[in-house]
Amino acid sequence: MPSLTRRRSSASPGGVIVHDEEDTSSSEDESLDGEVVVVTGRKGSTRLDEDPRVEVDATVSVKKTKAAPITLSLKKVCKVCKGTGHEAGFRGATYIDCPKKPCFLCKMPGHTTISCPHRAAVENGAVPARDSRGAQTHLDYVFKRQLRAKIPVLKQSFVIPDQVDCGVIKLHSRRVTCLEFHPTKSSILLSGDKKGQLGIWDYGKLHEKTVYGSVHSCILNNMKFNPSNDVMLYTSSSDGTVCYTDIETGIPLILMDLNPNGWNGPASWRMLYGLDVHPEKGLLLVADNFGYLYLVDMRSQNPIGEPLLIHRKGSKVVGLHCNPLQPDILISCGNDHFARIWDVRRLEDGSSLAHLAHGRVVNSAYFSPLSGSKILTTSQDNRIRVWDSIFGNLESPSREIVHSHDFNRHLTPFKAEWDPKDPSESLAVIGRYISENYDGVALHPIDFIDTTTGQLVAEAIQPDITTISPVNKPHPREDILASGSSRSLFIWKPKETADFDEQRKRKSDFVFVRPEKDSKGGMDCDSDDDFVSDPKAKKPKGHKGRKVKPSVSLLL
DNA sequence: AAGTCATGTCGCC
DNA sequence: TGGCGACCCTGACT
Repeated sequence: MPSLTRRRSSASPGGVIVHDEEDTSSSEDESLDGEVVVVTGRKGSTRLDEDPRVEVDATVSVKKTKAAPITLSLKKVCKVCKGTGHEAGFRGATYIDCPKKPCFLCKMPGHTTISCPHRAAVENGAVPARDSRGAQTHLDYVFKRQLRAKIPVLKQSFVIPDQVDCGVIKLHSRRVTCLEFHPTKSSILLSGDKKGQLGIWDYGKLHEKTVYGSVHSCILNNMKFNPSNDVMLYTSSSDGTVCYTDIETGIPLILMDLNPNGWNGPASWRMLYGLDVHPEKGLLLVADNFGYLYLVDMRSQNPIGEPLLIHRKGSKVVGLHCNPLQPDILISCGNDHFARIWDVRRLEDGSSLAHLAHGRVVNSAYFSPLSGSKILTTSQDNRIRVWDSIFGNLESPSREIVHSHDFNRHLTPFKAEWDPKDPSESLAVIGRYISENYDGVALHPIDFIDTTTGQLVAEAIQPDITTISPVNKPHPREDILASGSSRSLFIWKPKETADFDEQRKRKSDFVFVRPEKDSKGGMDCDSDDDFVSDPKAKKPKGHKGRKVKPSVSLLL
C-alpha cells in the first residue's frame, strides 16, 4: 500500500498546490519512483485509500494498482493573467512578460517587452517615439545612413558620472523620496524619506551624517533651500505642513499647516506636494492633493491670499517649478494628466497660459536649468517629453521618448532631471524600472538620455545595487550624481575621477548605517557600530529568481 | 526561503 | 461621482 505523500508548498515548479490543514506531521514518501503526489488533506487523514474524506486535486490522477503510480499533470499558470500555456516572471536574470498583456515598456498590445521595438533598438529602451506629425520617409533613412555619420559633432560630449564612488545603506528607515545638494557646501547631500525624516550626509567625509526625525510625520515630498540663507531649508510634506528648518539644529518652524485639526479621514486630510521658491517676490509656492496652489510669504513667514485651484478639483498636484530666468512663469503638473503653465503675476481660476496633455499622471515638469526655454516632463505612460520652446507651439511635445518608469505603489515616482551642467540643455537623467540582464544579474540602470536625439547616452549600473533607483539628482556644479534607491543613497562620479585607490585604502566602498527604529529628534549615526567592513557582513541579496554575482566592492 | 506587508492609481460598476 | 478592488519586473523583514 502506498503511503500518502504530502508536500506543503505554494509554488513548486510547475505545480498547482494544495495545502494541508492543521497538519504538522507532513512526510514525504520517496518510494514512488520519483513521482510527487500533492493532495488536499485534512487532519487525521493519513492514507489516501483509506480515508474517503481526502480530496484529490482535479489535476491529480490516482491509480489504485499494486505499484500505485500516482501521477500529476500540473498545469503552469501565469501569475499575471492566470492563463495557462505560458508563465510570466524571471528566468534567471531575464524577465519574461505575459504575452496576453500589452508591452510593459511602450504599453502597446501585440508584443512583449523583449520584442518591443523601443527596446530591441540599439538605444535600448530610450528611443524617440514615432513623430505623429510626420512619418519617416525614405529621405529620413538616407539622411541617417549616409549623412548623419559625416556631420561633425558640435555638441560637447557629456560627462557621465556612472561609477559608484560611495554610498550609505539605510541612512533612512523608509524609502528615499527626494534629494537636494547643499547650495554652497558641495559635498553635502540632503535627503527626505517616506517617514518624513530629513537626512544630511557629508559624502566627502563619509562618516558625517545625521537624520532628523521630527521635521515631518510622513512623506517628505520636496525641499528647497532659502536662496539667501543656506542653512535654512523649506520642506513640504504629506503631513500637510511646510516647514522651515535650520539644518544645523534640525529644529523646524511650521510655516503652514493644512491639517490643524488632525486626522478626520482621507476626505479632509491635505497633503503638500511640489515646492518652489520665487526669489524675486520672496514667495514660496506649494500645492496640495486636492488641486490647490498656496503661496507663503517668505519674509512674514505666513501664507498669503486664498488657495487657487490649478488642477482638476480633487486631483493631486505633484510638482511645481518656477522658470529659472523668469520666475513669474510657473509650471505645475498633476494627476489630472496635465502640466500647466502659469503667470504668478496674474493667478486666477482658469488663467493658465498653456496646458500640456499627457497620457497619464505627470510625475514631474521642469524648465531647462539655464535658459528656461525647454520643458522636460515625466509621465506614467512611460514617456519622457520635451517641449522645446515655452513660447512656441505647446499643443504637442517636440519629442517623446519611450522609457520604462512606470508607476508602482511601492516606489517613489520617477522624475527625469535635467543635468544643470550641460550647456546644451539636452542631457536628462532618470532611473529605469525594468531590469536588464547584465552578465547574469538583473539590474535597473540609471539612464542618461540625450533628449535632442532620444538616444541613451549612458546607463549607470553597479552589480551591488540590485534595487531600482527612482530618485536621482545631478550635482549643480560638479560631475556628480546622487541617487536614492530604496532606503539607500549613492554618489556616482565619472570613472576617471572616482577615487578607487582612496576607497581601497579605507577598505570600504560603502558605509553601512543602521536606521534608527523610532527616532525622536536628531539621530547621530557616527558610532563605530554603524560601519561594517567585515567580510562576513551580509551580502546584498538578489531578487527572487535573479542570479546575483557575489559582491566584492561592498566587502573590501 | 516562502510568506507578509506597506499602500497609489486606475478602471469599472 | 464615488467607492472598491485589482495590480506586471518592489524590497525588507520574518
